[in-house]
Amino acid sequence: MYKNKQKLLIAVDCIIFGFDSEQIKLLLFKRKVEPYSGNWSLVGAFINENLSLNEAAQEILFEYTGLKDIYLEELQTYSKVDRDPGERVISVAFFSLTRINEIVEESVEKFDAHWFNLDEIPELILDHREMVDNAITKLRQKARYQPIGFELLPEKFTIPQLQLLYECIYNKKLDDRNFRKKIFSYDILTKTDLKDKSTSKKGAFLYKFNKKKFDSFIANGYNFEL
Amino acid sequence: MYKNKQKLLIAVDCIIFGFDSEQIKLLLFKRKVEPYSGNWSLVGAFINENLSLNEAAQEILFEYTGLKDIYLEELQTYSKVDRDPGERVISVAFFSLTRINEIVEESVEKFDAHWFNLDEIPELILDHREMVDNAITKLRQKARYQPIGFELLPEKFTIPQLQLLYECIYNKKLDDRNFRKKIFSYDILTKTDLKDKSTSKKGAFLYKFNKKKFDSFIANGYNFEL
DNA sequence: ATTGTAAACGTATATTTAACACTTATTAAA
DNA sequence: TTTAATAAGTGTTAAATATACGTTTACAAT
Repeated sequence: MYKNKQKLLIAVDCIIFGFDSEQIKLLLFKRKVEPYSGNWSLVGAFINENLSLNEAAQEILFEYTGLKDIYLEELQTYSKVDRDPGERVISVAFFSLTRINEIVEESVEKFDAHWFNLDEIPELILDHREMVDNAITKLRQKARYQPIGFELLPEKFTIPQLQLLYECIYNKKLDDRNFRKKIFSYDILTKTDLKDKSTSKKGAFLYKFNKKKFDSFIANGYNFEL
Repeated sequence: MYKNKQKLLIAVDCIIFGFDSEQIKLLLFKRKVEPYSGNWSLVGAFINENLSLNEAAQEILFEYTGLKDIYLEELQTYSKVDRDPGERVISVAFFSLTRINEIVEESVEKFDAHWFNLDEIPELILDHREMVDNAITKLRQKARYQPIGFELLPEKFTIPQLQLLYECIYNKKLDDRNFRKKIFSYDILTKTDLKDKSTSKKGAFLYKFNKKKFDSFIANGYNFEL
């Protein structure tokens, strides 16, 4: 059909964020193939004829973390002509939010992966550092108007946990009284009668996030600033 | 280098917005090549080895509008396997904001182009309608926290013009007194002593947008809601 | 001089955000 | 079994911001 048109190599790279109840983390992998074998890198793969970019990204994530149906969002394309010294490759970066505790350990270990704090990211191959920086910026921006925080927390979580997560995202302390007021005003949480006593004697009630209310919240045109 | 990897066709498509002092408009082109010759479409082109996607998009825009250094932003990729019945093509959509009056008429006429109101968009080829819808959504969202409005206005503009533009973007009436208060509070406009008398006997003062103040406004972490 | 019209301006009220201090439930140690 | 320690949980007030609304002003056309 489009005969004399040039074809190019196209790849996807995945930025994988997690939250371990203390810090936001980035999952990086020690590369095992040339070029750059032994260096830290995002995970990625070339695209073939059979998959959309999204499907390809989901597949990569499954391969490396054992997780399916991960929150995944396109970040942007990276297409500088000489970004890969080997050969020209256009890469589409995706960023994903995961619950660290759900990640299948064997998958991660098999690939020599490691969770890094955002302020301790090692040197990365190619333009992967730029991708990561852009993803962090986007994560912070996005958090202001979409409640993506939930993708990073376990199914049941406490208010102090949720607050801590947002403190990590915004990188500043929040007032706990105002935080509670605000989050409850959105009316998207369901209280359980369970308590998490891992961090205090009193224990903190566990909440679940109410999918139905949440969806209508989204549908209306939310503004999630905290 | 990456020998046995498959290569694919990759294209860019451009969504071109403008504002004619009354409505936000979308520039569409009557396609002159097969497949779909004679149908309305976005402008686009296949990517070759020599240009980044951004450069390619700028080149396309120059070819079709005569404009250089247009405001241009990546929207997202479209990569469904069967999105183009001819052959598999991955397309990256960009959206651009232009000042209609600066567009070189001959360029536009040569290509059988037409500015459409957003509520009168004709049937488009492939998934171009989806691209356009996504672009409109993004435009509206973006306007809430970045003063992109300026890209759509001539260098000198009046407050009522600016207000009208935002009324078009948000698709609702704004209070003129509050609008003025808000926009002046950002302190990013410079008043000229010229008046535009095209819409009233009294005439409205023309303003320019103050690049320096604007940049620091952006740098700090603005919130441009109007 | 009068009239019509869009531009420009100000104020009062409601809502939202920001700042701040005490009480409660529980466990572990005395 | 009392006491001490600690994070969880709650309410109030002041400041800032957003909303709603009426009047005056400059100019051209009559």
